[in-house]
Amino acid sequence: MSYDFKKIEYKWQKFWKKNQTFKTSNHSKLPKFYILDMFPYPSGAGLHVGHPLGYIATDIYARYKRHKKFNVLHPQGYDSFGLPAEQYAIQTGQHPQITTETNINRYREQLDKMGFSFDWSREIRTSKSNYYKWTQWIFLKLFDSYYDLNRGKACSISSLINLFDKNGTKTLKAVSNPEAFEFSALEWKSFDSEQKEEVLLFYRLAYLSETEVNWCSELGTVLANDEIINGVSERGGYSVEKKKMKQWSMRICAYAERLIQGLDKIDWPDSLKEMQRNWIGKSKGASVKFKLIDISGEIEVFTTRPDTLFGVTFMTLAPEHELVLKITSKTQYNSVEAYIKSSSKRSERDRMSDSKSITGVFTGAYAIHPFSAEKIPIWIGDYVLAGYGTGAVMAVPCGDQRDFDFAKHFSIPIKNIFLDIDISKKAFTKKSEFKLMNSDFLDGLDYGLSMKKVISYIEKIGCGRGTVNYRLRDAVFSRQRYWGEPIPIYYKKGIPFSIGEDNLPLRLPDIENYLPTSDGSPPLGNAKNWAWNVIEKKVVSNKLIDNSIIFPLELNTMPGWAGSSWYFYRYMDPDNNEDFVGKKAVSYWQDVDLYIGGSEHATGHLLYSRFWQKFLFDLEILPVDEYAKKLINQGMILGSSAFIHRKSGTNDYYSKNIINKVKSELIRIDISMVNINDELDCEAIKKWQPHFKNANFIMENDKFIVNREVEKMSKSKFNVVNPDEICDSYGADTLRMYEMFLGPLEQAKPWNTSGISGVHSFLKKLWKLYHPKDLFSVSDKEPSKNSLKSLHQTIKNVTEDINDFSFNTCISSFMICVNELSSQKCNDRKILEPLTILLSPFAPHISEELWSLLGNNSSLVEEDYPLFDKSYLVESIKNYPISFNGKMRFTIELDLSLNIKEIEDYVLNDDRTINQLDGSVTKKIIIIPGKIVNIVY
RNA sequence: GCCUUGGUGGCGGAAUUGGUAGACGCGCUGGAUUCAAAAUCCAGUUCUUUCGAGAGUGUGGGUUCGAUUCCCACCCAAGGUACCA
Repeated sequence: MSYDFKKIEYKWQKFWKKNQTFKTSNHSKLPKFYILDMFPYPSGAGLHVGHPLGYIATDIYARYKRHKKFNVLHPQGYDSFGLPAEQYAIQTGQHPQITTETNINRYREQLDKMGFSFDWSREIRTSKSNYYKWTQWIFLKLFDSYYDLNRGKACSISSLINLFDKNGTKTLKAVSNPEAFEFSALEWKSFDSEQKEEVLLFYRLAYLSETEVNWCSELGTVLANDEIINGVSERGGYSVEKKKMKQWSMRICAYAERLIQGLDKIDWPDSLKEMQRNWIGKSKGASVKFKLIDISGEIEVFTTRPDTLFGVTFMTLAPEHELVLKITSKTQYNSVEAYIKSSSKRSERDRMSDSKSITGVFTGAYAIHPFSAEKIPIWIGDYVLAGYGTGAVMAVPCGDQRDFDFAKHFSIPIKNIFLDIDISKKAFTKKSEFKLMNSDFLDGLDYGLSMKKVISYIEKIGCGRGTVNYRLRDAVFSRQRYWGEPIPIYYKKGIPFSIGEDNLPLRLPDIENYLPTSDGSPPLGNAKNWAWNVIEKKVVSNKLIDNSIIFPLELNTMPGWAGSSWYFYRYMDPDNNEDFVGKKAVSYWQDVDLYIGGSEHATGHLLYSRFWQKFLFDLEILPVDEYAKKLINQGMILGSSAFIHRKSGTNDYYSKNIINKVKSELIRIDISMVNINDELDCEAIKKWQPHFKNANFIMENDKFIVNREVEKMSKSKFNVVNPDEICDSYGADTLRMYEMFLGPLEQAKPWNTSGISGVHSFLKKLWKLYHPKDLFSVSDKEPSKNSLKSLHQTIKNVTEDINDFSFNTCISSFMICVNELSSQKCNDRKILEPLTILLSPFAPHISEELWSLLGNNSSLVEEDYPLFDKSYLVESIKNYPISFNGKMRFTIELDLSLNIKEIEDYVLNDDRTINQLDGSVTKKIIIIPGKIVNIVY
């Protein structure tokens, strides 16, 4: 009998399905353990080899935890709203619903082949109305809430209205838009209902406001920075401009401080926490107002270095700053206008990454220094970003490198305020090791003292105050797309109103054209039935709008991150139609114990979901304010993309090594047309895309060699590798073990299959242990000491490594163990039984098969996990062969019964290091010739 | 540019967290088996070498009896950079 993985895997997958082995109950005497994967977006390219990496890791851990007697929740679903399905629909007319469903079926087929222990009865899809009903419900909760700073949490809008009725804004401390103004209770009552709604919109956690977007008029749509390449749209190459649009936003900034604080109580990777902290970007400083000369008004700046205020020699505004055109002098008007136009064409990312070219224009206007009353010229420059702080900076060239470079470039004076520090070559940017000079009342002070003194002075003369600023911006929530959750809002006289929680879900209407409408409205503008009848509380035809009972509905949809910000709670109770998650279910499962997913979500999904969690916690809908106790970032499996050189302006393509002097650009091509030696199949590519049909390929040595680049695996990069082939030719167990063997879970690694045969032959060797002479046969004799040592060493290593998620080293341990047992010709039941259990989380199919061959009727899944016995591992110092190799030191294992004195006595005459092994604590004595240097416990 | 991570043989990676660098696997070389091949098994495999030894963990410094590990500077690659998911 040889190892027939196809038969075995089919058999056990069927068995698990039939017996619903992995169906999880919401009631159990066992302790709960919730293991979550980041659910996939079902792309048309199918599941690629990167997806299973995380799923295999969670599956190993889930199976391990079941052996350890936990009630394990291990669900899976699909993040099924998104842009690619919509773009496919635009190209082909195919409804995204259909392509999404096809893709999901394909994903499911691929996932099923790998033997995952998911509880599929809990599957969710974000694009199903019984799911997005609750996404919309959360949106309405956000719409109906504001952030009360007195209470430090979100509260309902009705309590805000009560407050306004009683006191106006007098006692109110709440997070609001900058336009919010103060009023008394009397004034509030005098407002008409529209004015009241406008005021409330300044406070709602989901609110409408003017936001700057990348607008492409040819495509009639807003583009992500990602979709803009060299200032033009990726699709079509049309020009893109910045434009202000009314958009929904989420007031995530209200939670900035709590999002930072919350990081301290969760076990997430430090690097990821650091990324989130930096993204939120808390900085303490002061906001300072500079009055303008000759014009009424003032410019407010935020600075982290108010101590350097006396070093200000100019100010710089972002080109988008609202005051720019108002303050610009006549003589400068044309050049300022031209500068604004040119910078509106540069993407924000361009502007940030380009620190070398210094550009800017003088506005002709001046401000007054609030302390010295000096005349401060006002410039604009695109190194200042409109979205950060106030969009204006006070420039201190002696203390900030970018200000310094700007001043040098435009010959603006630089004033030194640092005593005995040379600033002729570069700015002095440290916050220590200096004393101030030329700074009036701050002269002679250091950073700490001057900061305190200057902030209290600023507040005393009323030109500003000490503030905390966050880099985090409120999250724009509107998308001009079709394939997303409709926003459950209708408009009466331009004011947004909730359609009411009871009327959810607001179903996505069918449309025929997925492009924006001819007048530039989002695709939902194409829907014939898309208006709201407030009496009947239902969607009706938008032809009927009569402004008394029938009103237009919101045309924007929600972004991709909406549905993924709360999905982990839905798994607890997926079919509940009364509640987003039932009280009983949530009080049993509470939160996620282990969450595995990529770090590319660090400042997206993983931040937004924490924000929603805290909001739902504030409303007492959820019991905890952090949803995942532990998170591991699985490293991405990178793809190896292929590129070919095209001679500029022609349809001629050159092989990699003969391009050198020709001006060319690199064109991305599909890796399926390239073989393992980087040779291109020129016939295949001619059929691949129409513009290659008449292409000329200039070869080298009769071959066409492509360029390779390692990058993220993605359909749009044509570098996706599917796991199917490997499953077919080696089996799921081999694939599972190979993906784990590839390297540490957390590390990014390029995909290659060269090592897979080693893992496969490990499984064959394992099979052979149970099948000496090709027939199943195990011995019931007492195992040898050596076999026991191999087994217990393996139990120890594997258990420790599973708990550290070092699955790659687990597999090395298995390989060593099986090699040792084979060479000892060991097939003792007492060795093989525990080994089978040990291996089962990694290679579940073969383990189940061997388990049943060993004569067990019950499924292996429930079996107790073996414990190791250290008495098989530890050897007495007396028996240990001492072979001093002439070098400085070596290691020996010690019997626990020896005390430190005995060890010292024993080793004092030798040069060596001693490890004392007692299972968990290592005592180490480090010795150099003749004396003990260090004893570590 | 900024934030985060990583860089060890021909390749993927290991190193008990400061103590014999290269575990384990791939590849390669030689051998056994075979008419032959596949499969399997055994041995070898960091580089240089005048066979004594010497060099060696991206580069250059530093701390230490001792550095892949800690510190400083730099180079390279990947992820993110706010509308891809």
